[in-house]
This record gives sequence, structure tokens and C-alpha cells, in this order.
Amino acid sequence: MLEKSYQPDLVEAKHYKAWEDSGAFRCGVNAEGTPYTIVIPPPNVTGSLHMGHALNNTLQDILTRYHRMKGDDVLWQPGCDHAGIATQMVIERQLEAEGKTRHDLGREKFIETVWKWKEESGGTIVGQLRRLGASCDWSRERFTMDDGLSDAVRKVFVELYKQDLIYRDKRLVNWDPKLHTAISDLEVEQREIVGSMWYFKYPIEGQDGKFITVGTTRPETMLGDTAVAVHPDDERYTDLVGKTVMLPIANRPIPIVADEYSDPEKGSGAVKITPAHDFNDFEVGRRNNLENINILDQDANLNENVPDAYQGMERFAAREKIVAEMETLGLLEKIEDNEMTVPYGDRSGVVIEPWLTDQWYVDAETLAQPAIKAVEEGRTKFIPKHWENTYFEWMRNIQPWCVSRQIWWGHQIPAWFGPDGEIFVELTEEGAQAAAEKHYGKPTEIVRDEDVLDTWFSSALWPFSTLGWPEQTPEVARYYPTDVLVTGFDIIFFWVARMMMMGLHFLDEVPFHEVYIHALVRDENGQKMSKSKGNVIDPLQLIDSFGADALRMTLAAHAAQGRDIKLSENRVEGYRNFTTKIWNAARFCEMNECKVDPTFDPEKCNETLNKWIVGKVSETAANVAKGIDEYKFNEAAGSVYQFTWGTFCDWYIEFAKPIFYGDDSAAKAETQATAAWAFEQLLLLLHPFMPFITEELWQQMDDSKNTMLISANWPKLGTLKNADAEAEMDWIVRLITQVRSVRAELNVSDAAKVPLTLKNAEDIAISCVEKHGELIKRLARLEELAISDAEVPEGAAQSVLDTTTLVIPLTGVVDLTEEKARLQKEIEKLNSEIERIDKKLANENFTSKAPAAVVEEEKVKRQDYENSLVKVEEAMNRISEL
RNA sequence: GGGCGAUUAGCUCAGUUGGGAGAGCGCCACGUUUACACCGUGGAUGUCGGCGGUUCGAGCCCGUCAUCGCCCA
Repeated sequence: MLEKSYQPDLVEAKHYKAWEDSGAFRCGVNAEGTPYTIVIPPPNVTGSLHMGHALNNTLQDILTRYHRMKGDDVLWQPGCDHAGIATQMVIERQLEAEGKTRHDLGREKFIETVWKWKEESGGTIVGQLRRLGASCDWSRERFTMDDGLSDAVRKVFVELYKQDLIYRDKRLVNWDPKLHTAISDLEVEQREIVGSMWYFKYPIEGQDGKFITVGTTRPETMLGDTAVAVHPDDERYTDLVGKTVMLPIANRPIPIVADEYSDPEKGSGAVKITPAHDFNDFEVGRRNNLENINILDQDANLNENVPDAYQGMERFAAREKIVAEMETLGLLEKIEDNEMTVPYGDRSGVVIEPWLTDQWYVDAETLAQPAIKAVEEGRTKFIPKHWENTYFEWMRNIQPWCVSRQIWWGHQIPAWFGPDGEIFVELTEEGAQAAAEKHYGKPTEIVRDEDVLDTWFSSALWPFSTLGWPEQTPEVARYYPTDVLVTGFDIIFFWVARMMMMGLHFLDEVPFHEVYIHALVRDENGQKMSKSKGNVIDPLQLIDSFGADALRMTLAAHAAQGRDIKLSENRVEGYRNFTTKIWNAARFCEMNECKVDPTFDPEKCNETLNKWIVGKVSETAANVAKGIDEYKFNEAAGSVYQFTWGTFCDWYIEFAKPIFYGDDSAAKAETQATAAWAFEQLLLLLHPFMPFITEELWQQMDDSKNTMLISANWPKLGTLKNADAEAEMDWIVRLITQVRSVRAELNVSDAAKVPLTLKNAEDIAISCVEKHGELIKRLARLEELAISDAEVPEGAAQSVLDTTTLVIPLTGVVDLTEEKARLQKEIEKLNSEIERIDKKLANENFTSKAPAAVVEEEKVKRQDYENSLVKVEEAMNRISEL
């Protein structure tokens, strides 16, 4: 016997373990099936489950379970990435607590510490995904720092280098002065602020008392200025081009050059050029052969290239000092407020410096070409399609990808330097040494590059490195390319684009055929959830309160394409209520001995009720499958929710009761079997969305089953629709609803049974009363149900269903005035409908131009309304005569 | 500045060959029935953001404006 209510916490862990132990998650269990592959977007090893993960993995799990049940050979490949900077920061913070830095430990010891941390507390998210119910193939779990994946990274680096697609270059990078590493453009957050524009006067050499005014937002960089630029067409300055100015404070002469970068409309029209500390100025410097003077050290403090008084100063302190000194010199013209954007490191939160360093770059532009083409040709499709624009926009304007990072945790770059700086890039140290020996003609000492690769470099290989590449494994052959990538739009650039490039370059095939981009989960006010705002909803806490199924169903039901999900706790509560509803429906079936009959054939039902529900089941099954196939998870979830609650519980169970409590044993047996069958189909259809409760009920309700629901077959029903049964049941539902409505309006308590007479009964009314009288009587709370065209007795309530008049004699109960008002309202409603249609039909443009079928349809509708109107008016007249 | 998206009931949102405005929550009223009060039954609630256009007909297509959000420069 089922417990009184469903308690998720008692069963979730049990089923998860049983699934995993049974091997149900593993690829290859449906070895004969079509391969179906999803690679998980690898969460950071430092991460813990947030709402975005919950949504992302719920959707993947729905796809995974659905395809597994359909008999596909499903591989959902799990794992984590090593999150270079984030992980290193975790460990460094721990060291800091002990008053140490990573340099105190040394590289080797530090890496050891990271691994130890990883073993002990890394990957907590993996356990959290299990709580969500994620049915990944954990036996194949991978980590981007694993040996195999590291082999893949090395191979890719070496090959790209030898193909000239990776090169070393001295360029400006985004330097993080706190973390002491380069970061990519994507890791820089542009924040809008109102800053200042300072106007400095630079004295022109040889023209005493003459100045040129330059505007700057970063006064401290003036110490690194190597030119002043004006626009070549700017007549104000034409005669100054070629002259020099004496850079104040530094007291260095620098040239005035003409360059189109200078915007005559902006500021004074003259701009100071600091090639070593600004991306635009760097380009100007290249064009004009200017010197690059680096004035900052790795902490962004001023270095030895500035006057003594400034050396070692922090950059913002230096700014103040410069401004003050310029003012003292009488060279500060004015200060204006200035709207601008300032770059911040998304990890460190400090202002990023453009800084001149040697780094490794991937020639992304070349690699992007096939990746663009693949999407243009539809070999990879984005869903929703409009995200392709974002992808193209990024790919067509792609910049060289700086892949080196000055940190220790990550894949150390397989490059060695000879004593003269010659570079040897090889898979192994031995290989590099051999290359060096060949190059120098004798054994020569070489030193390995200290730097590691950007984490996304290894993530870009994820769809094939996890399958064993560069080995030619059976898994690569079978599961690559993957079927679909499920992810959020925020990593289209970071990840999707780079997987496309690497997959196409190294395996010559797209990494996935479809990319489903899902929404962002926001809080109930539409705000992005963030720790600093304190509006984070913890999915684990929701699972604790309402069960994993409720959370999953909530997320799925709200996953409409192209729209963010605003989540609030009471929405999850609503779906918890749904789990309770399912549970209680199961209890009803159990109490009434609805047992699965293996010989049951849904096509051979005799009872209208059963023919009807069987049709509804097949319809629902089709809708759910269609929804999942089209990534319309909300439609799939909504359809099974509506069927479960609105059809099975609200109507079918209620209709079954009189049969169960009646004495037609054949009907009873058939209905028990049908109920059991229908409920079982329900569990199958719900399983991808709500795996735990469905598995629990599947097992509890029939202990003779020897398969778990997770491994059961998805229903193959075809259409079991029966038009006659549907018409009858539909009419009965409408009749009952209408009687209930009349009763409620007249304040007839549910306890009071009333008689009902049908006057001018239509054919369907007659046959329904004949066949389903008991059903109707029970659900409409009737003591009698008759068909009669006799005079309507005084004081009877009347209501019209199509053309059948429902007559409920209620002497003394019916208030004539209220009753008249009620009928009058109906008349008005019908009249307005008729009027609307008449207007249409009177319009010759409509009758001549609209399709004949539409016109005919309108005519039929009008006739129906007219027929009903006649009956309601008759009812009205009868009352008025009283 | 460029691009994308949104605007429908009090709230959150569905709504595609263009042809009678929907759901969930909330609200109001009433509660018979041993599946369920985490429930049942009934009810109220809309200038479908504004304006213009196409069309016999527009929540839906086109233009434009407004407001909000996101991405990029």
C-alpha cells in the first residue's frame, strides 16, 4: 500500500543509486540502437550547482532519458574543466590564510596541492548533478587535466604550431595586475562609468608660449607618451605636424604626427599617443614607427622608465600626482566629466591594463572560416535560429586568440626555448631536445615555457578529447559528431565557437549537429541572480524542500524558446503539488485494484470511457514526443501536465468511480485494466521530466516488473483516437460543467441532489443519457435524469447546451429575478456573437474573397448560435409568463 | 553607435499556414464525495504597449514611435 503522501527525500537517493549500479546510465546498453550523444558543458571543478546548471542539466537529462527509452544508444558524456584561474585562486586564498604565496611552495608543490584539493573537495558539483537526477554515464567521467585530455591538448598545440596557426607575438594584452596573467578579451568586463577628461597643454618646441592641448582619461600614462596625433585633415593643426613638443615632467621631446585615429570632433582634436598602454595607440604607433615605452610593472606600478619621483608608485596615486604637478606647472587647462567604459577583470575585479608582453596566439581568423561555413550550410543548426547571428557576428570579426596564461594550474605549453631564444614546439621534452640538437648541431640546454594554456583551449577539444582522441577509439568513431549541444547563450563565444573551430580542423566534421540555446534563469523580478545582489535561489535547497522532480518540472515547463525564466519558489511549490497529485492518482488506482494486464489491448476497449482515455493517452504521447523532438520543453511538459491533472485526474478517475462501485463486472474489469494501462503510460511519458516519483510508482505499483522504468520502452501507440467516444465524452463533460455552473449560480449546495430533465434533446443527448446516465447523475449530483418535452414546471432553472434545454425544477429555490438576469446574460452573449458574424457575412468583400470553407464555417457557427438563442429565448418566455 | 529580444488577465507567461483571446499562480464564493485541503466545484478579470499600413479579416504580417532587458563597439 502506498504511503499517504510522496516523500522525495526518502526515495531519490535510493533510485539514483539503483540506476547507477545497474549500469543504466552507460552508453552501449542499447548497443543495437542509433547512437545519440550529448557532451555536458563541463562545469568548473570549483563550481557548485546554481540555477543555470539546474536548467541546463535538466534539459539534457530529459533528452537523454527520452532517447534512451526510445532505444537509442545514448551517451551523455560528463566531466569538469580545470578552471585554471578560478582554481588557482582557490588554492592561493588557502595559502594566503597561512600567510604564504604560491611562490613559497614552488611550482611542483603547488600543483600537487591543487590536485590534492581536487581529490578532496573538487567536483562537488558532480554529486549535486546526481541529486538533480542527471543520468550521465559517470563511468566515462573526464577532467580536462586528465592524461588523455592533456595528450589531446599537446597534440593540438603542436600541430597548430607546425601549421603556422599558433605563433608567438609581442602585442598588447589585457593584463590583470592582481592575478599577474594575460586574459582574453572575453574575460574582460567593460563597465560604464562617468570619469574625467583632463586637458593638458604640451609646450611646442621652438615656439615659446605656444602649446598644443591634448585630452586624456588616463593622465598617468603621459609618462609613456611617444607622440601627439592630430587628424591629417584638421586645418587647425596642419602647420604643427612634424614639429615636436616637450613632454612635461618627463622632459622628453616627442613628435606631432598626422594620423586618422585622431578625431577632430572629440576633445581638442589632438590626442596623446602611448603605444605601450593603449590598444588604439599601439596601432597608431605601428603606423608611425613610434617608440613603445613601457612604464608599468606587472603590478601596474610605475617602473624605472619614469622620473625618479614616480618610480614604484601605484598607478592611481601616480595619476593624482601627475594632475597636481601639471596644475602647478600651469599646464592643466581644464577637467570635464566624461562617460566612458573601463575594463575590469571578471575574476579579479581590478582594472585591466593593456600591457606589452610576449604571448602565444591562435590564428582564429583562419580556423573560423570552415566554422562559419558549417553553420551557413546548416551542418550545425542553432535553435532558436537567431542565435546564429550572434555566432556569425563574433566569428566574422574574430581577433587573434591569446592562449597563454601566466599561471601554474593548467596545461603547460609544450614549447622550449634555446639559449638564443629559438623556439622548439614538440609533444615531449625529448622531442624538443632532439629538435634543438638538430638545430644547433650539438646537445643544447633548452628551457620550457613556464606558461600554461587558457582553460578554454582544452574545453574547445571536449567533444572529442573526452571520447579518447587523439587515439582512434571506437567511441570517437561511434559517438562523434555529437547530436546536440545544450547550453546558454553566454558561452557561444567562449566555447561553442571554439569547439566548432577545433572539431572541424582536427576531425573534419562539426562537433554537433544542433546547438540548443536555452534561457537564463533569473529571479522573480527578472534580475540576473548574483551573489552580490543576494537574490540567488539555491537549487539544492529547492530540492530539499520540494523534491528534484518538482524543480525539474518547473524548469522544463518554463523553458519556452527565446525567453528567460523568472523563477520563484511558489512556482516550484506548484509543481510539488503536482507530484502529490500524481501520487494520489496512483493511490486511487491501487485502492481500486487497477492492475496492469499484460494481455490488455488498448484498441479493443468496449467502454466509451476507456476508448476515450486511450485516445487521449495516444494524443498526449504524440504531443510530448513532438515537444521534446523540437526542443519545446514547455509544450511537452505542459501537455503531460494537462493530461495528468486536467484529464486523467479531473475526469477519468471521476468517471471510473461509478463503474468501480457498480455491479457491471465486465465493465469494471476493463476499466481497471485501462486505468492501470493509462497510468502506466503516464509514468512513461513523465519519466524524462520527473524520474524519481515515476520510478518509485512504477516499482511500487507492480512488483512483478523486473525492469526499472529508466530502462523501459517509450510508448509506441499510433493513434488510438475514437471520434465517437470523444464526441460523447466531450458532450458529457460539457453537460456536467453546465449543470454545476447553474447550481453554483443558484446557490444549490452540492449536498442537495436535484432532478434534471432534458427538453428538445438532441441525438447525442439521448444516446449519452441512455448509455452514461449513471455517470452524469453522479458527477452532476442529480437524483434523476430524464428526457422529456413536457411543459417546464413553474420555478425551474433552465439552461441551454447547444440546442438541448436543461431543465432543473427547483420550486422555491429559484429566484425569478436572478434567473431572468442569468438568461438575459446568455441571450446577450449569443446575440453579440450572431451580430458579429452577421456583420462579416454582410460584407461582400468577405463572402467573395475569403475561402469558401471559411465562409461556410461562419454560416454554420451562426446557425448554431441562432438555434441556441431560440431555446434560451423560449426559456425566458416561459419565466416571463409566470 | 550597431545588433538581438521583450511588451497579452493583479503576477509569471503560452499563443504559426492570419479566421471565435488561453494556462498556472493569486483573488472571490461554496465545499457533497474514503485518491488528493499540497484538494474539489464554480466565478470575476484583457484598449493583446501607442500610432499607421497590408488584408474581406491582424495578438500574429509590414512600417514607425515608446518603454524595458541583453550582447557588441
